[in-house]
Amino acid sequence: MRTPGTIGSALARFGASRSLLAGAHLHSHLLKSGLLASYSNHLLSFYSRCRLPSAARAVFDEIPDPCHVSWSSLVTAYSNNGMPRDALWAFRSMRGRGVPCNEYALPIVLKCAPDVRFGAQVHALAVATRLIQDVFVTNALVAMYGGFGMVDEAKRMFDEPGGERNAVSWNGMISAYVKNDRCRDAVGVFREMVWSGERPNEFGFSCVVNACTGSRDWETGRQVHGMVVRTGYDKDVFTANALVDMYSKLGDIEMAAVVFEKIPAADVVSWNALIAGCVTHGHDHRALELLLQMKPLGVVPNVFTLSSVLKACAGAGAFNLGRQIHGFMIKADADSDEFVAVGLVDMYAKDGFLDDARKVFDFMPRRDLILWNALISGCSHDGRHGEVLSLFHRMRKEGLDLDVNRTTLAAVLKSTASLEAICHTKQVHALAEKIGLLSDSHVVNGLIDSYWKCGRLDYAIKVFEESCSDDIISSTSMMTALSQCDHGEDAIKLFVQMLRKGLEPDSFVLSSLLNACASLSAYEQGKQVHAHLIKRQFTSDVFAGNALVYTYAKCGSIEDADMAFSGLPEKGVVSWSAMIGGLAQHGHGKRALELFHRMLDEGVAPNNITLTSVLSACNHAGLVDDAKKYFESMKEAFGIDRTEEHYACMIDILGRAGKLKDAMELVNNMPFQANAAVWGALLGASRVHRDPELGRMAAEKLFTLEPEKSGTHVLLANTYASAGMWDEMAKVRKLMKDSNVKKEPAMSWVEIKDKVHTFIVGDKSHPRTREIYGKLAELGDLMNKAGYVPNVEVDLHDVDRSQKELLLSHHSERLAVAFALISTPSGAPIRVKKNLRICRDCHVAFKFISKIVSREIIIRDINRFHHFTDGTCSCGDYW
DNA sequence: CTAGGGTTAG
Repeated sequence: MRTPGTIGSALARFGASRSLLAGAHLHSHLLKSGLLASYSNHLLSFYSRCRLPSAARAVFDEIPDPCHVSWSSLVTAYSNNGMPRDALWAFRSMRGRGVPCNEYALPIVLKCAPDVRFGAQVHALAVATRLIQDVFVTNALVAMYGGFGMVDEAKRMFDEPGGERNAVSWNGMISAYVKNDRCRDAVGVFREMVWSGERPNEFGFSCVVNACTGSRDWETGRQVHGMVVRTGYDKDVFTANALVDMYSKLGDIEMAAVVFEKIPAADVVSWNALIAGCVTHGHDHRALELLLQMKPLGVVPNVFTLSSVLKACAGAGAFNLGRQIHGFMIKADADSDEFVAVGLVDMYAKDGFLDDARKVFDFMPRRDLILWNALISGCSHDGRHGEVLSLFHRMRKEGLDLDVNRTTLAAVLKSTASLEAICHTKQVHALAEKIGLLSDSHVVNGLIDSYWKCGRLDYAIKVFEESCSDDIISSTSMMTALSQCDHGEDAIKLFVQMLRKGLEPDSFVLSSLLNACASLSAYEQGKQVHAHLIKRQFTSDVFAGNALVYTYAKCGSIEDADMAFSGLPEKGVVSWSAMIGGLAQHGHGKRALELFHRMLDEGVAPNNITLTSVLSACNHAGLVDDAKKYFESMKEAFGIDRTEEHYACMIDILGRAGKLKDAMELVNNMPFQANAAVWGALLGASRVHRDPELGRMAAEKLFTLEPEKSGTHVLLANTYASAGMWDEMAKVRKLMKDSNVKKEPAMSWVEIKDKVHTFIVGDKSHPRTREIYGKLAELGDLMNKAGYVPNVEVDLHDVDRSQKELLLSHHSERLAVAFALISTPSGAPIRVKKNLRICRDCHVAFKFISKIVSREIIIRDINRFHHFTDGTCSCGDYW
């Protein structure tokens, strides 16, 4: 015969080990032997522990007169099994039956408190019944207040004078601080606890490790780790997991793995923490290996594991594995988890399967901010800009309780920039202001980028200035905007300001600065930036390296560009395109094409920009047949669709070569509306090949397409002049006067040392004007002796021949070259830049001058470079 | 027989 004590402890044991069969067997035995009434409370507790609240309720209902222990056990059965509303109902029933409140029921009912109002009522009850003196009750109140974000109220309970404190009180307080993002305070409480002589247990350790992680206090974290090892709590799975999490977040994956290895029974959380660490620190393959190791050890991945692993799949390009995981999740009914959905959307988007990403998104019953962001970013990245805007508007309409954040706005701004949709950019701007994101550097960058691409550099500058951003990222965006909008000088000024503020330039700033130098053709400044790159050891940076190639080419030094190109540690399609484009601009068409074939030999796939450079090389070298070959075969050979730019270039090539009929045929058959570049090319061709009919048509189109441009009138007048149609020419000139169109003043500039010297025609403002004109007169004599005859046809001024000759000889580029001659050592190359096309007469003159002074003269005009050496030009008079 | 504190993902 069993004694009552043994039956009670047997039920407790079965409950603890959740031995349902053994307990149920004992239950029927008690029923048969009529002993049930004596053990109802034991049975209640047993079923509660076996997670069978309904069975517990059935036992309870058979109790004729439940005591406070029966009631408390019932409340516990509901509360511990995820039925807080029933627990509250049971608690209220207990009170309704007049059963006195007790120190067992209060903590558990506090755990079920639906809101802080209810919690405060229980608090008042505890005060009224003096149960507040019970340490269990105060500890529960600390947890309750902490859970509702009232951590200071929790601290008041913790500090209750005369109140008892035990380990749970300390741990609860630390936890309350951690939950409320007050990790530094949590670490403080832990220190106080150690100092007071209370020995931390696994609960305290795990909490404080989390506090260290949250406050990124790795120093204390490592110290706590030491204590954990000394006290043997590194075997506790919760504490060890917190440590793995800490080292994972810190990025010390090796240490995380060391802690992980020593866990006697690593659970799925341990694995998840380590895998997450691998993923966030770029060890995608290691994360995938860990996933494969879990299965043989019998640890089943859960949604946490999968959401991390999906990110690893996307990062490692293991898209097939990712799809398998998706299939597995559908079978396991785990595909409606929001975190997993984010991983799936992100993975499909990175794989370029936006439709699959969209399906996952649409399937979700609820969508949070991060999920919206994942799809919007994916679409934006994939160039589906229209879809981005419609998603954004749908999100704002549907997700009334959703706010947006910097990620949303940055992605949307990327799309408004690509679409040049200024009104959408303004809307985002207003929204950013409303939610206080105008000082966020992501948003500021997006706005700057979007505004300048929408043609409003002024707004971009305003955003930058009002953001008061001192950070290097926003400054880089601003510099890029300035240099792209032909405000290279301001970009350089901004860089100098950054240096003054003590900001250390990174490779991005320097690359942007190089582009500014390129747009200014500032060779000397470009070399200085190169020196910065060397000094800061960014020479192996791919972006900076490509920018160097591009800049040197744009600044007129194809030799430096070639050296920078050779020095690139790895050459991507951008590097090759930059070099090919550079050679093309300098008239080295054959070398450009050779380089293109070397690129193909090395297995680098060209893109549409490469092909533009290739066509441009053919153009500058007059290689019409080669151009035709590339133009016609690019789709089949390289899978590249012909863009508007390719067509414009091809039409230019045909036009220059005098194949005006072929050019017009291409214009009529191309899948685009002819743009200004196309008509400009045709107008130029009509002048060279004396086709005034075509010239008139092209010019008329240009007058409507870009009425602000003055060059059209000039070219048309020149076309009539070249065909000897003087009356028509006079009409155009009259039209120019009447319509108040001003010719853009021709300007040339030259960089001597650190200073840029600018000249206009007949300029007399330079301090060394006398010497400059003296030099020109001296050269004039030598040129005349060598056989130079001024080509006055190019001048359209209504003056006589000798005045025209005088005007020609004082063109801005001549003044710049003369100044360079008198202020640089003999033999040094001369680099001059001009804002318009170089004039035909100056082109002839510089051939003479280069021979007379034995110097290389490099003129960059609006189209290309002209290298004059020993009486010839690199363009072969074909430009 | 009944009560309080801890871990992982986008």
